[in-house]
Amino acid sequence: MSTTPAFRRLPRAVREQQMLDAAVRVFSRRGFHAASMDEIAEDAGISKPMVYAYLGTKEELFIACLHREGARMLETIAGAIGPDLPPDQRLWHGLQAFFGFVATYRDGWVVLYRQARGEPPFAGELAMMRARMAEVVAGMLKRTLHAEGREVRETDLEIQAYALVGASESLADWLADRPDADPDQLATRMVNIAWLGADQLLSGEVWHRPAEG
Amino acid sequence: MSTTPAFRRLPRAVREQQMLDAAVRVFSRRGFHAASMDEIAEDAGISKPMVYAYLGTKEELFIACLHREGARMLETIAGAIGPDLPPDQRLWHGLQAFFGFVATYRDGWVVLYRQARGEPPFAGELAMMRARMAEVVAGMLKRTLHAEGREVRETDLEIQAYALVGASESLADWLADRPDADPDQLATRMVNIAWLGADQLLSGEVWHRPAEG
Amino acid sequence: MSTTPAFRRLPRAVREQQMLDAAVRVFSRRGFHAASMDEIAEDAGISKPMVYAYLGTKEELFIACLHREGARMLETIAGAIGPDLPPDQRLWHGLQAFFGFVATYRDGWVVLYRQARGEPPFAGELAMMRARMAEVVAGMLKRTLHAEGREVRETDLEIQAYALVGASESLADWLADRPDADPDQLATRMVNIAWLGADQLLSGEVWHRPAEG
Amino acid sequence: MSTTPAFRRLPRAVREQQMLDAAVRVFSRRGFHAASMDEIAEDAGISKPMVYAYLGTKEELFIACLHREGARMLETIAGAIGPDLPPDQRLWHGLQAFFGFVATYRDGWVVLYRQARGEPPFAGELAMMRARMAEVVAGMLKRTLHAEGREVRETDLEIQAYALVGASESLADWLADRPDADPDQLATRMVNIAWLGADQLLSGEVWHRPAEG
DNA sequence: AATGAATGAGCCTTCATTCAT
DNA sequence: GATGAATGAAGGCTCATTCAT
Repeated sequence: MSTTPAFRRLPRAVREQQMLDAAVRVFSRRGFHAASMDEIAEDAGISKPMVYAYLGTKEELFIACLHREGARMLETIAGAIGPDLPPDQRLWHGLQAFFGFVATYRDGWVVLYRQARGEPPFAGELAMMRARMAEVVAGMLKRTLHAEGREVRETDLEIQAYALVGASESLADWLADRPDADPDQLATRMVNIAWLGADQLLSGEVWHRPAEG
Repeated sequence: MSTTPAFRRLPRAVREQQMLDAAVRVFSRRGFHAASMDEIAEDAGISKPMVYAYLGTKEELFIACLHREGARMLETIAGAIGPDLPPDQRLWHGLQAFFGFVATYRDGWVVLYRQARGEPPFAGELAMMRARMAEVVAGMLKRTLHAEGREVRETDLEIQAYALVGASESLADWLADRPDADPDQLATRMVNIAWLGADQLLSGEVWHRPAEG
Repeated sequence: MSTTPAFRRLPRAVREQQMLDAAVRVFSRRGFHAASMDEIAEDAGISKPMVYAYLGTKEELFIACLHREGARMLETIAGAIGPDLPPDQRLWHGLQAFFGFVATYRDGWVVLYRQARGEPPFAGELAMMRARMAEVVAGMLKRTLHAEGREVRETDLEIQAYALVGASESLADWLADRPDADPDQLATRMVNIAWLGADQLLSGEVWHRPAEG
Repeated sequence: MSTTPAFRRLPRAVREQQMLDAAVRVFSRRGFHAASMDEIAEDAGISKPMVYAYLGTKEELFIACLHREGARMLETIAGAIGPDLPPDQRLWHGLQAFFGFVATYRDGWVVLYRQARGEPPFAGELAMMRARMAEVVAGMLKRTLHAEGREVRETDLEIQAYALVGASESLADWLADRPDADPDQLATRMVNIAWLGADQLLSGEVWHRPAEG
């Protein structure tokens, strides 16, 4: 019977994680403004001043959450892809890891995606993260097209990239509200959508808007 | 019957619209919690008790915003599609109207999509709106597939629908931050993505996840 | 029986004075930091938010106190001296008014002199006020000496001025703790001290420090 | 018996002095309330519980500062005067030592004079110190006058004494903000002011207030 | 002897909301 | 119809102080 014998007086590193866990939970549930430091402290089983001592202001605390969850997500994906994976399997493993992250760390995803978006202090940084993601996707598309000798307008590439990112986020969000759904199924569908999008751009067989009037 | 004859003592309906305009502006800029009734009243050029008298509580005011902007969006789309449009043109005109709405009523879109999402009191209703939208899309897909005699798993249909909705939202959001972008270009790309997704489901030529191990 | 019939809902100007009265009282009693906005509001017979609405932050409130009491003091003195008083009577009437102010607005003096001094945010401005006062005094001394054709080191003038200002302040402070003392007696003594100081600088009959060793 | 052999594990007395040094520094800079025990401990290079263990409560710590600096000042002055100094030189040496103390232990002076004054818990004791000082001065004046066979009202004596004390304090405070000023110059001027004041009381050649009206 | 960990209490500030004029 | 005046309630943040190691 020697499981976690100590109750109080835990080392700083442990407490910080507990607090971040609680903060992510509460921010996910309430949103940034509606969350109170009192509730976070209580949820973490610790007094408020400790939260301030270790993680600082409410805003800093929220940023710390964003950083931890963001880093966790990126590491999850990067770890799944690894350095040696052949290019045609990278997308699948990346998406699989992404949806896996969302299923496992649901609150982290909600904080990153639903809550940080509308709050002016954080929305900017989040928008930049998304922009980088879209850039990566656009880069992938571009390389594929170049390899086939086709050119596409830069704007169309960017738009296509944002559409793919948005589709993935939407599915992730769908998953966040359905704990029993299968992340891998989402990844599979998403791979299909992505390949098709690339094929379409590749083949040039596109639909054009009708002439007005 | 002169034009805008008076400045004060406006009829109630006009005043209400002014207030809602101000509220949408402020909510879009600050988010629900960070927006203060003071700022909204000031932005509307009206005293605070008036806001309460006409539109009730802050929460009711926010809901009124959601209703007006949501209705405006739906009407814009419905009006563009109309009753007599041949099926294969409905998607294009619908998307065109959708992105047109976002470009014209940017703040309304931001309130609907970015702000209402994270706030527990409203998130539910918003989620339901999205769900209805996804259902409509899924219905369209299903009809197309049935017409060709193909069956697809219900879940896959739902997922595909959410992906399309998410892609559209992502592009709308992209548009909201780029006032000079062309809504019609987005609509065109989005039509392509949607048709192709349908084709893909139709042809059955799908990618399958590799066997694990 | 028509004395002050209204109890609540007073016009802004009245309430502001009530609040400033209360603030001066409390700041005088407790000092800037130890004074709580709660106590000030209660002492003013009003709720805390009103204080914030009318006078702003605690720091701004304190500054408002300094301004009102400082202005009151200067006006009292300027009013007593007036424009037409012959030069040899200005000192007496000025000092009389000064000590009169201290006796009448004891708390105002305490806030200005005892409390504002140690608090870094305000000490600077107060020091500048004193410096201006010392300059005025130094100017008076200089003119008197010049009229007699005598020269004195600038530093000695400044020092003498600060000594006179300090002496007056000390007497004012003495008076602040003795409600029954006679302000005019202080003014009389102070005039004597000041004239003597001038005479002394004038006559050149000064004491010199002994040679060291 | 090497010089400053160790860094930690210093004997208690030394540690206490370090803490008091830090406390005086911080109290001088911030004032009693604005100073935090954290800052004091950090400035002393020691952990907070040590401060509590050695010097007790914040209030007790402040009192310890007052005591040390007050004692230091008195000893400096008493040591400069010594037991055998002829009466007519006591004033000069006393003032010289006083201004020397202020120049050397500037922070101590600021704590004693600027900070302790407004804080109710300490103001009383400080007022008593000043009162004793004024008594001493008044005693000196009285003896001088008695030796010449003149009588002066007790209150006038007390007032004159407070004026002299205030003048000295004002010059000390002037010195505290001008690190390069010469303390001896201040002492010289102050002696002149004091002698003259005595002479004036002595000679009876005083100015009288004009009849009112 | 020395300190990291921990907290109760309090203060400044703001906000949604209402009342009396 | 319209508004200045007013407040209960709550939330962010800090601080003096102590305990367990």
